[in-house]
Amino acid sequence: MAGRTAALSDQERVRREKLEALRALGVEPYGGRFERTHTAARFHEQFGGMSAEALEARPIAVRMAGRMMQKRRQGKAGFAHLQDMTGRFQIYLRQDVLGDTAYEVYKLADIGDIFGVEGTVFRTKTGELTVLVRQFVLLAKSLRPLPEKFHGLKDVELRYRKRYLDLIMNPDVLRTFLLRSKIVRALRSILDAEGFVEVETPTLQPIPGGAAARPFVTYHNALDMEMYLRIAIELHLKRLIVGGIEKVYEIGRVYRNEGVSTKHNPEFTMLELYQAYADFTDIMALTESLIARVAEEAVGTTRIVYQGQPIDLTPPYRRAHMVDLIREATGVDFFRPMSVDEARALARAHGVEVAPHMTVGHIINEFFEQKVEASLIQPTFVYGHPVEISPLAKKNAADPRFTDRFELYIAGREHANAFSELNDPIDQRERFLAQLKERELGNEEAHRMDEDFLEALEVGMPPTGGLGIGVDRLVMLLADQPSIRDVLLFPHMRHAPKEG
RNA sequence: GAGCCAUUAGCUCAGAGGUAGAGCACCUGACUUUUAAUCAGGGUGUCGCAGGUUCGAAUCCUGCAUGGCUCACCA
Repeated sequence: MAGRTAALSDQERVRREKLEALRALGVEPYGGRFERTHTAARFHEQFGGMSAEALEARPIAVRMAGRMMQKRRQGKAGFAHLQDMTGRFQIYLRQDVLGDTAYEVYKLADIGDIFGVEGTVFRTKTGELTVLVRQFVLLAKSLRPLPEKFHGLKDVELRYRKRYLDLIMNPDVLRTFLLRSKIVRALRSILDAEGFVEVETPTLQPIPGGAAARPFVTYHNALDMEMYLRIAIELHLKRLIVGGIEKVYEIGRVYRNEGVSTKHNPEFTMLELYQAYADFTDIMALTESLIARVAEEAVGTTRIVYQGQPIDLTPPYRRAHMVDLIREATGVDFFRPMSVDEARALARAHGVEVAPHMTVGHIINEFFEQKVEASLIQPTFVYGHPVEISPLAKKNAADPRFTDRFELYIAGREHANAFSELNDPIDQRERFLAQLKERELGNEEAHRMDEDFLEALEVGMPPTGGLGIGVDRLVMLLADQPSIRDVLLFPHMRHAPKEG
């Protein structure tokens, strides 16, 4: 890190000199616990309605703490603003009230230092609620200058790499992460209230499964085996359904070894839940209710605006078959039985790109992704995914080319994926075998054979509805953030910065 | 992985072949109700890195690094 090897900047040198000056005054620059009576928010709530006269007539003592963000000294007195997690408050310091030593500490104070104060509440001439400080305690000396007070920290790279500076300087950023916390809390409390059991399952797995994605590979020394970071939670939760935990969920990190973008981070947070004796229509109802209730709880409304676009999250959501949507958009009717060659010809004619391993079902999905997906702004349940791209979903009873599966699209992005879980172990084995063929044809993301999971299914899994929700995307939507990096405290960056 | 753009003081940014700039921050001094405090003075720098062109490069060229955006893959 810079400070250690590189020469100190001028400002860093000055701050270290002040550190010594403080010690010479007998002041310890790194203090201990400091009991507070008020946060900034509570301070403004409680005293905001009181007049200068009322405050003067009956002085109220407070103890508060925070990081110094502004300092305005004028000779033998001065002001400063301290910032805590809830906001800022002003303090007023006078040499004749504080005494010479404490006032000297104020004179040596830098933007970024953390102080505890004790004093009484008053209003200044300009009306600002302020603490007249009687006791001024240095709790932590800051040895590096903070970003500029007016423009703040704008450099996107620095904001992500040094998120603590971003949080100090940009109140909106803190708000976004507090909202994220609220959203996750709301998801938990709603599911808990619905009788779902929260569990934790392995993230290190011998066979990665439950999704189509390339895994991260790692190595277990003692067991002398390769292991994978999980790409989904699915297969373990279904084992728990087999085990009799009839309503089960997990909110956890999954890892996919793929590109980084404004919409993708190599590790992201999924909510997966499974409900025995339900099917995908039950899950649809649960999904829209869950999203609406989370929106109500986190942002207070289901009528939100995302990146300038009004979006109404009030249930019920539109339901549309994938094939109908493709027909609306392109005129192509995939309900009509057709050969792979026919489907490929249609793809060529409509400029839809296809890969060598693709069969009719894959091509239908490509049509959907390339021609329909981006236009689904209002919440839409797209159901009836082709069986080839849904190796873990039950086939539709009336038309086995498709599955009882849906994805929820909002703002042109997939927000949820759900289906009636395939509980026929014979069919599941055939699906895995078909996936293995795809793998041989070059689809690296095809599902692997998982004998242990098949064994669980053979014991018998009740009919089950399952759901996965991308929590980061839900936060992006509700927090109106355009990039996944703005809802991850420490998003992945290409490389660590060089030494020095 | 590809294309486009960016990288100059602690931070936010100007400068487009000829002595390295501004605001904030910082340093010195003044100031006991200020609030982007004010006033007087002070520039603190490996112009991302490495080569090249040139009498001379922050500026032009090449490569590299990092980041952003778009695309590809995915959720």
